[in-house]
Amino acid sequence: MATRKRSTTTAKGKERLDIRTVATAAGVSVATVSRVMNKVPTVDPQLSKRVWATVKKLGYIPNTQARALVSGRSKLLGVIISDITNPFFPELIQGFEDKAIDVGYETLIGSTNYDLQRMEHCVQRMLERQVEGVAVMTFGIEEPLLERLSSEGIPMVFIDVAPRKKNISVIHVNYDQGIREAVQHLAALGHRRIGFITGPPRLHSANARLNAFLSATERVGIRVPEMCIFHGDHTAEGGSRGVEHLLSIKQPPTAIMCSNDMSALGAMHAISRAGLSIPADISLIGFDDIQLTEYVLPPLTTIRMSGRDIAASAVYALLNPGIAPKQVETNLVVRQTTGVPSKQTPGSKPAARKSADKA
Amino acid sequence: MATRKRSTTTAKGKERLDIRTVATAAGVSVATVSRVMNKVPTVDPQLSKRVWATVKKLGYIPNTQARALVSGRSKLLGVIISDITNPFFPELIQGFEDKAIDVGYETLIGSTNYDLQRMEHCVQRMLERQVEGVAVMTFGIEEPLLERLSSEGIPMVFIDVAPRKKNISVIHVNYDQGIREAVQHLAALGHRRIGFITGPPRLHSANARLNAFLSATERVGIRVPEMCIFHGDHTAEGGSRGVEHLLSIKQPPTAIMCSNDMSALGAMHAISRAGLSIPADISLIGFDDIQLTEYVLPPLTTIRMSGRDIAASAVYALLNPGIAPKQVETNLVVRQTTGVPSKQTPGSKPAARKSADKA
DNA sequence: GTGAAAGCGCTAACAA
DNA sequence: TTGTTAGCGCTTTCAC
Repeated sequence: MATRKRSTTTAKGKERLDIRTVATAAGVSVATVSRVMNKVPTVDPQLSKRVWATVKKLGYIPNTQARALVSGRSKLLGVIISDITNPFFPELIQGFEDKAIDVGYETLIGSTNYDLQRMEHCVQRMLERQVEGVAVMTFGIEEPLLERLSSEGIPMVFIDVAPRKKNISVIHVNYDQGIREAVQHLAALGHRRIGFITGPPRLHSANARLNAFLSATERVGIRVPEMCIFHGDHTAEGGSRGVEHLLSIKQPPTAIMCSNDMSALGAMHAISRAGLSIPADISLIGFDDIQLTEYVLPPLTTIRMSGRDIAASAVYALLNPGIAPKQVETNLVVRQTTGVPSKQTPGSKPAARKSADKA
Repeated sequence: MATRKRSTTTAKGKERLDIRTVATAAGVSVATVSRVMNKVPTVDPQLSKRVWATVKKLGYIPNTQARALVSGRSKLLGVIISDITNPFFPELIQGFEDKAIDVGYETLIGSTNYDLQRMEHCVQRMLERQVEGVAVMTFGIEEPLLERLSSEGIPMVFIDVAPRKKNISVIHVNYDQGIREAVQHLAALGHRRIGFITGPPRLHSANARLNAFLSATERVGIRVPEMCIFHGDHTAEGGSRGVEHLLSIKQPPTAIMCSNDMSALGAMHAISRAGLSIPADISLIGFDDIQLTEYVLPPLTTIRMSGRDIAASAVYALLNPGIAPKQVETNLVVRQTTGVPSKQTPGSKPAARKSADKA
C-alpha cells in the first residue's frame, strides 16, 4: 500500500488544501500560484486575479513551515531579556512584537533571569527555529553563550554595549539628555543637595546613568558628596534602603534621583514611612517611565526611556545588519514628585520612623 | 549544472550541518540519528551514545521547520488577548510562555485591541504557522472570526464562556470565592454601606463579578442600593468617575469595591483628590492583583486572580482537548486600603474637591 | 510569462 | 534493531 503517496490518497475525504489544490482549481501550475502568493511582479495580471479569486474562494492559507524550509527564511526574530519581573520589559517586548508583525515577522521571546542554563536553552530554541535575528535586551552581556548565534552569522543587536562582530549592532541610549534635563529641573527649583540611588554596578546602563548624573550636576555647579550616592540594585527594596541612608546623613539631600523607577517606588515608600511627604519635604525623580509611574500617588516625575523606541530600533537593526541603528533619546517627564525644596532639613523632621509597616 | 543537487554542492565550504552530516560522521543512517534525537526507545544504547557524541561534537541542532513540516506538528501555541494596555495580561502571557516552553512549545502572541481587522490578521498568522492550539484570553468573545480555527479542528480554550464545540474548552474562574472573602472582610470591619464600580457590561467577567458582589452582600445581610453601583469600564478614568459619583450621594458608602485594579487605582486618585484618605475615611478593594497594586501607596487590598494559574490551565487544556480544565480560584489579598469605617460620613468632610490636579 | 521538476531537512513507512 | 526511501508543502531554477 503506497502509504503517503499523494496520488493514492484519493479517498473520499476532502483534499488537503495545499498549493497544488489551488493550482488545479485555478487551472495553473503550482509555480504560478507561488508567484502570485509572493507577489512576483512578472505574473500576468489576469492570471493573478484568477488565482487570487481561487485562493479566496477556497480559503487557502500557505504553510509557513514549508515556505521557511525551502526558502531558508523563517520570518522569526528572537528577543532575549533578563529579568522578566522588571516592568520595563513588557513595553519593550510588546513594541518589538508589534514592529515585527508590521514587517511580517513573528517573535520568539526568551527570558534568562540571569541564569546560564536558561540562557543556553533560550539560544538553543532560537537556533532550532532558525531565527533570522536576535535582540539581546538584557542591559548586561552574557557573551559566551551567544557565541553560537554569532558564529552562525545571525544578526544580533544589543543595548549600549556589545561584542564587536560584524553581524552585531548596538543601540545607544542617550542617558545624558534626560538626566541633564532632570538635574536642571531640580536646580531650577532651587535644589542644591541632590542624592542619587544607583543600579547594580555590573549593568552598563546603571553606570552610564550615574555618570550622566555626575556630569550633569557638575555642569550646573552642584557638588555631590560621596555619601549622597547610594549603591542600590534597581529594586524597590534597594530604593527604600537608599532613602534610609540618605536621610540619615548630616545634611540630607532635598531631592533624590533614582537609577530606575522601581528604586524610586521603593524610595517613595521609605519617604512616606519616615513621615515625610513628596514633594513638600523631598523631591524624587525616577528613570524609565514604566506604566506604574502614572498611577502611583503622587504620580512620579521620571525620565522616559521609550521601550517602543528601543524595540523599533532593534527590529530595524536586525533587518538591516549593515546600517547603524539610530540612538534612543531620553527625556524628563514632569509629574508631581518634584517641587521647591523645603526650608527645613528633611532628616531633622521628627517622625515615627516605623509607623505604617502594617496599617 | 545540477543547481541545488546535494551531491554537487561539494565545494570546499564546510558542509551544511544537517542530519545527513551527522549520520555520516557517526557512521549510521539518518533514520537512526532521527530516532536518537527523538528518543525513540528501540535504539541500541551503544549506537545512541555514539550518535549523541557526534551531535555534541558537531553542535548539531535539528531544524524545527523541517521537523514540523514532515511531522505535521508545529509545536506552536497561540494566545490571543484583547487589550494590551491592561496590566493583567503581561503576567498571563508570561505564564503562558513559561508553561508552553516547559512542555516543548513556542508561543505566538496576538493582541486584537478589540479590532476586527487585527483579530483577522491574528487568526491568519496562527493558521499560517499551523499552531496546534489557541488560547483566546479576551474576556469577551469575538466568535465569528475564530470560526476558521474551529473548523480546522484546532483546539481552543476560552475564559468563562465559549462556543460549544468539541474542540473548545472553557476555563471557569471562581469569582465568588474572592469576592465573598472581600465582602466578609469589609463586613467584619464594620462596613454596612459598600459601593461597587463595575466593568464594561459586555464583558462576562465584569458581570460575573458584579453578581458575585451582589450575592455576597446579600449573604451577609448588607443591602446595596441601586445608586451604590456605578457602571465603570475597567479604566482608571472610570474608577475616578465612580468615586465622584459615589461620594456625591446622600449616604456615601464607607467602602468601595472595584471590578478591577485599574478602576481601583483611578478610585484612589479621586479619593485623594477629594481630600479623603484611605483607609481612614474610606476603604477600597480592587480585583486582579496586578503588579502595580503592591507598589501604590497605600498598597492596595485586592482580590487575586492568578494570571499564571489561568495560563497554566490554558496550556494544559490545549494539550489535552478531551479533559475539562480545572477551575481557577480567586482570593482576597489584604494590604493596606481597608480598615474600620470612619465615624463621620465620608462625603460630608469639607474638602477642596479640586486641589491636586496639578501639584 | 508560465510550467516542470528538483529539492529544503526531516520523519515514518517499509524492508531487511 | 537499523537502513532505504518517499514525501511533508513550498520556492526556485531552468527550459520553454
